[in-house]
Amino acid sequence: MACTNFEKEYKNEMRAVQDSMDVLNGKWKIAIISSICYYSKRRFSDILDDIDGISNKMLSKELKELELNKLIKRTVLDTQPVTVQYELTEHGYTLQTIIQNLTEWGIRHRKEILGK
Amino acid sequence: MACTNFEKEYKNEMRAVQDSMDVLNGKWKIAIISSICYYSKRRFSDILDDIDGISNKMLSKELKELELNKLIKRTVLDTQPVTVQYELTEHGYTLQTIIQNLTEWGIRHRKEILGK
DNA sequence: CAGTATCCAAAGGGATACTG
DNA sequence: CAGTATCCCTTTGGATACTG
Repeated sequence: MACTNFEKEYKNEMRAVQDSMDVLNGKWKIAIISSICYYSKRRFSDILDDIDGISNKMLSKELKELELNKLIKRTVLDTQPVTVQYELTEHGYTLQTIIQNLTEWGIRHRKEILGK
Repeated sequence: MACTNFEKEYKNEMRAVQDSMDVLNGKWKIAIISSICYYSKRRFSDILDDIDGISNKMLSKELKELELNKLIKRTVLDTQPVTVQYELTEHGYTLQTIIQNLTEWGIRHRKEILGK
């Protein structure tokens, strides 16, 4: 695609790719999305346990960004103490194709690098 | 995919996605790949001009990583002074699908965020 | 031309402690 | 439980100058 386009569309496409990358960037974004996606609904401390090595500070920060990007929905449940539940939005689910592509490419890449 | 898998495959897939992201990460990787892809063959200083804001230090560093990952091929031409040409490898071209997906998702995302 | 080297400011992110 | 706040070290990356 990027190879066959005429120049005037080029910049818009580059911006679109970068937008996507920005949304997914950060060491933990995809892991968080995957965790929530896998369990459909997931609480803060559960995600913290799911992902090896993440700190509460980072999780908090990344969740906020994902929410701002409307990929996840945050729901406060009226329990004692408070419970917070995260789930993917419809828009969040549209990432599945990309994540699948990245998974497949990653596997192919590993073979390529390690010398098939 | 990540949503429907049983746990024992989960970690491998997560690793594969991260591998892909690592390869594409860095502020300039995709822009560099696109530049080379667009022109088929491209020289160092040409890429430097193509990409707005990149420094020679960064371009040098990113090109090295892309080469290590076998996405691009570096050829030194015996001219005076030296010319260096970069082109995508076959493996590099396999990124096209992903870049296209990221482009399309980025456009959809923009609409979603800006409120259609 | 195609890089390397150096300096330095800003951002990233871990560890730990604290709060409603 | 679900976060915030703080300290502080590490990494990132821009600007500039230099080299074969």
